[in-house]
Order: sequence, then structure tokens, then C-alpha cells
Amino acid sequence: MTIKPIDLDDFDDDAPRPVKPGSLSARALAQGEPAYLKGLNAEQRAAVETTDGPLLVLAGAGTGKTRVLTTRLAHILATGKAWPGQILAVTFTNKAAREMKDRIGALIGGVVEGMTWLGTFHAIGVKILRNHAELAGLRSGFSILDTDDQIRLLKQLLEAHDIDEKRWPARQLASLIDGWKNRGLTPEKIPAGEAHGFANGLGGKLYAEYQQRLKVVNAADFGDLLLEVLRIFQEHPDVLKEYQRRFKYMLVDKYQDTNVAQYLWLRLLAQGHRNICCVGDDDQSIYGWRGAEVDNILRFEKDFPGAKVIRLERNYRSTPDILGAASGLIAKNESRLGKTLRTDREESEPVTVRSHWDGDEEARTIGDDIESFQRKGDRLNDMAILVRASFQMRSFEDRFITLGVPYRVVGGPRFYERAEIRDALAYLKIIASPDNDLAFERIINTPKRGIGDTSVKRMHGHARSQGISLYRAAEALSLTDELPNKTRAALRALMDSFSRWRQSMDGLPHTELAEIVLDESGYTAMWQNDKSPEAEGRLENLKELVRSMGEFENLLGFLEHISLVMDVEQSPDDDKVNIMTLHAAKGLEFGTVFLPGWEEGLFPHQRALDEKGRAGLEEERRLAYVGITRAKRRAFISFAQNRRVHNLWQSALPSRFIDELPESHVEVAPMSTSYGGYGLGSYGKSRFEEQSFTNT
DNA sequence: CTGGAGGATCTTTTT
DNA sequence: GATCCTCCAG
Repeated sequence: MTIKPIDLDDFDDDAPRPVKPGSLSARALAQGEPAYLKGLNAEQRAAVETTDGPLLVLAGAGTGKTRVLTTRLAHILATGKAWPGQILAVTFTNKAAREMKDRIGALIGGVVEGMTWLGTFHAIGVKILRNHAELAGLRSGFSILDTDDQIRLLKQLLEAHDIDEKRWPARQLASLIDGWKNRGLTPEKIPAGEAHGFANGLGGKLYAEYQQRLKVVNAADFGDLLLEVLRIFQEHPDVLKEYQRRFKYMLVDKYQDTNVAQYLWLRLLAQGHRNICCVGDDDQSIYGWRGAEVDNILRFEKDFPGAKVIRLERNYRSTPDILGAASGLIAKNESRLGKTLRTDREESEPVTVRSHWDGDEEARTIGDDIESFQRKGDRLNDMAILVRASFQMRSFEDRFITLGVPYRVVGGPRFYERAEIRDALAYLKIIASPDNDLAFERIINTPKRGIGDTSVKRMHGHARSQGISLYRAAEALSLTDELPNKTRAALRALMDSFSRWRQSMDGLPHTELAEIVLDESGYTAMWQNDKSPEAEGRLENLKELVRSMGEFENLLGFLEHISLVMDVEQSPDDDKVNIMTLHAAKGLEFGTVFLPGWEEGLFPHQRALDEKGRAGLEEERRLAYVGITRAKRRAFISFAQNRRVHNLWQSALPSRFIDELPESHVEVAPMSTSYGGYGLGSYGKSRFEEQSFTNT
């Protein structure tokens, strides 16, 4: 069965319910109990069937949250309570959104069409903002800046103000502005004290100017996708009303990760039909540094009077020992709602804690374990190494290369952030919209064609005085004699190429166009002539880029997609060990999980402690909790007494989290004998601190 | 304007 | 150890 898409302008609340006699759902209802409800436990079922009114589902790790979410949506659709287009469903990643769509389809049979409002906050934000761009001072075709563009723009701003970038890095300003945007603060609303925190009091002013610059170049950054929509909702009640009316049911996944701006958004929208269901786990809130507010979940009942709260506490993933270790650890946190996970499983082995002399030994041991598990028949796919910081990954990669064990780095260096990809995209973006100044500036002299800084400055000046884009200014200057002959000729050639490429845009498949552009611009040749070791990989990436474009209908569709989805999917088919950060591991599960690097200063990370104090420590502890609860059968925690950081050897103490693990669920492995064997006796408090060594 | 040498700074996590 | 930036000679 296919659910028909609804006309977006059809807001008639009294429209007949979209269940047709004879359709699958109607049949299922007639038989009393639809198949999709089978196999749910009592709480899960309640979470699915409590469709009306505000609802908070506190879903512990591994309690079948995704299943509840998708079943709930399927239930709303199948019972005819709403059309697909009347449901707002927010997820945190694009991947989660797609999976949810697929799973709903599987539940009610067939493909779900018309679920236009299922996506990430940002994806939904763009959609709304494109519809009302003029209310935010933008034109509908506005471009979306990523962090890199954002920083380059801010750099220009700092330069214009003669601010020393050494003392006041653009990065810092960017995160300051991001922080404000995450809290829903437009420039005029930032608290007086905070506005003065940067560059001798210029912080607030720079923020305001940055926002103006964005409008001039017709662009929005990531934060704007939330903030500008929020502003529109606040300042234009008619628009807000339209959306309040449209969204009969609202569903929010990972509620513990929402920031203030997102929260304000949701609260405004939920005042319409008041059917808002938030699903989350306060114990898994690990994005505080990005502006997420655990408070949002802690105060849900106050914010939405009459809200029901359902706890999912039955865990279907892990063994009693793993749950016991994780629960014992998280119990040390003070600010939490409190949940008790339980499982029916009996078979269990304790969580192993191991001490190592240094990081290399740690990597060797884990590598050996993985090989031996593999020999016993475990799949590499079902094993993961979860690290606190990405620099830890290297030693494992090195080790796996030596051993010949295939591995994949999840969420590693992102495909679309690589320089060569960004360059190639810049060319394509300019073809799609020539007035994208940042893109144009990026490639005007890449590959080198003799157009240097001075010439670019001149173009900038011309653009500003004439109130035109950089591209138009370049076009103009390529026809006059203001530039040196050589430069002018080079610019001429470039501009001619662009107009030629744009003309062929309609006639050619976009993948072919991309190949032509990369070829004729000399970009491919640039890397072919480059003899550095990574040049080959870059050429590979460019090919991959063209290949991935093929999945989209046209150039515009592709560009819109990648501005929101910064990564390409990796195929999970090959059997490989997973290496990723703890943050990236949220929501995943593995039979065997390795948790290396549990050392004071690294985990909990020193910076988290310095910057956020006790709150920071609690967030780190939640991160540890997330790590342990990823494991289904086995978890190995380890620490090294010596670790190389920035090429310096540092000795470290075992993480306090190790001491906090409940003894009854933990087994301390004897220390490896390769360095003389300092065996550990029975487990006890501060056991490892006595074992620590001074610097070498 | 280009390219290379030398220097500073870094590494938490990312939609 | 790597990358990014600045400075200087051609």
C-alpha cells in the first residue's frame, strides 16, 4: 500500500480520515489488533498508543526506542489520525531520518510517500526558510555556508577591523556566534556582558556585521537555519499559525540533544495541536558543548502541562554485567531523572579492565583480541573500538594495517570537507549560482593561474563600490585595462570558461558537466602533476565525487543535499572492525566493544573539566555510560600508563570512572607481562593509582 | 605572482 | 608530527 501524498495547502482539520475501506490498516483495525503492535511490551505499547497530548518517553539505552518511534508513526498513519504531510518528525541525523522512513514503510507495507516533514532540524529549517526567505532578508535561492566558509567570512571581517587574528582567532568568534545562535539569540538580544567578551568589546558588533554580510551574499550558516526560522515564527504570527495548524502530530527523537533554539521552535509549534511526543534519555546527553540542554528534558513536564511520562526500562541489548557496570557508573551523576534498566538475560561475562604500559601495547592487545575473536567466528563488523578523541585512532589504524585486519573509521575525516572536494564543489556552485562570492574566491586562483591577492582585492573593491557580486566584478574587470595584461588574460579565460560551462548545463548530464569542468579548468591536471603522496588519493576522491553525483537527478538537487549532509554513506557490507569516537557511536550497538584510553585528562577530558566543572564531569560520565551500553556481550575497558601526546611522553593516572565501576560486574585482567609483569591483585578502590608510574 | 623555507600552534566531541 | 601561516627571494 502506498500512502498518498497530501496537497500541502490542505489544512482542513475536518477532512475525512484517510483510511479507505479495504486498505491494510482498516482491515487490521477491524481485526482488533494491528500486526505492528505485536511483540511490544506494555510500556512500549503505551508509548505507541498514547497519541494525543504531550508525551515524554524516557527510553534507556537498548530499550527498543527506534522501534517505538517508528511504530508510533505507523500507528498514527494507519489509524488515519493524520496524513503523512501533517506529521513533523525530527531526528538528529539524516541517516536516522532515512532509516525511519524505511522502517515505517516496512511496518505498514509499501512505501510511505509525502512524509515531507521527516528530517533533521536543519533540513526542516531549510525547507521552511526557503518558503519564507524574504522574511529573513534572504532570497529563496540562498546558499548554505559550512563551518569553513563561515570562518573565511569572519576572517575577512576581522581583517577589515584591523583585529589581530592571532589574539582573536576567527574560530573563536565563530563558536561564540554559534553559541548565541544555539541559544536563539539574535545580535540585538545578546546579554550586554557577553557581547563584550571578544576583541575588546567588539564581539556583539562583529556578530551583527556578520549577519549583515550573510544577507548581502545571500547566505545562511548552519545556525541560521534554526535561528532565522525561530525569528520568523516569533515575528510573524500568521506564518507560525500556518505551521501550527499543519503539524497535527509532532515527534522528536534524541530530545536530550536539543538546544535552546530548537526547544523554542518546538514549543511554539506545539501550541497548535499539542500532540508532541519527545523521546530521549537524559543519561545519554553528550552534546552539551554544542549547546544541547539536558534541562530541556528535565523540565518537560513543567513546559507541557498535563504531560505524560513513560519510561522504557527493559533492555534488550546487553548482558546483566554490562548493564550493571553502566548503571553503577551513571548512578554517580546527580542531575538525572533516574531509570533502572533491567534485562532478562542470564548468560553474562564481566566487563574486563586492563592496564597497559603504553598506548602501543594497548593497541597490540586489542588487535590480538580481535584476531582471536575472529578466529572463533565473530564478525569484524560486530566489533568496535570507541575512543574519546580522534587522535587515539591512529595507533589502532597502524596496528590493523600491520596485522592486515580490515577496518573502517566511522565519521572520520569527512568526505565533503576535504580540500579537493570543496574546490570541485566551488566550481559547480558557481555554475549553479554565479553570485556565490565565497565559492568564487576559493577557486579564482586554484589551480594557480596568476591571479594573486592584489587582483582579488581590486575585484572586491569594485564589487563593493558597484554593489555587485565578485563574479560580476571579475567579469567587468576582465574587459577593462585596470589589471595587468597577464592577469587580465587569465581572468578572461576563466570567465569565458564559466559562461561556456553554464551554457552546457542544460544540455549535458550533470556528471558529465562535472568531468568537463574539472578537466578544462586544469584542476585535475593540478593534482596529476602533484607528486606528493596524497595526490593520488585526492584524484580518487574526485572520481568518487562524480560517481556520487550520479545518484541525484540534477546539479541543484545534488548541491542542496550536500550542503546539509556532510558525509557519504559507507557501505556496511564489508566485514570490517569499526573505529569511531564515543560521540559517533551513540545509537549503535556491537557484540564486542573496546574502550581504550580511560585515563585522567583524556577521559574525562581535561578541557571538559576546566571549562564546565562538575557539569562537564557529568557529561563525560554520560559519555562513558554511552560507551559501555553499546556492548551486547563483551566490553573491554583499558588505560595506558604512558601515552604520547604531541610527540611528548606523558604518564597518566587511570580514569576515576574505572574506580567508579561496581566491583561485582568487573574483572581486572592481569597486566601484560611484556614489560616485566606488574600483576594486579584483587580489585579495590584506587587500586590503579598505587600502580601508576612516574614519567620516563 | 609563485614557491619554498621556517615558524607557530595544535588535538574533544559535529548537525 | 602535521598542518597552516608568514615571510622572503626569484
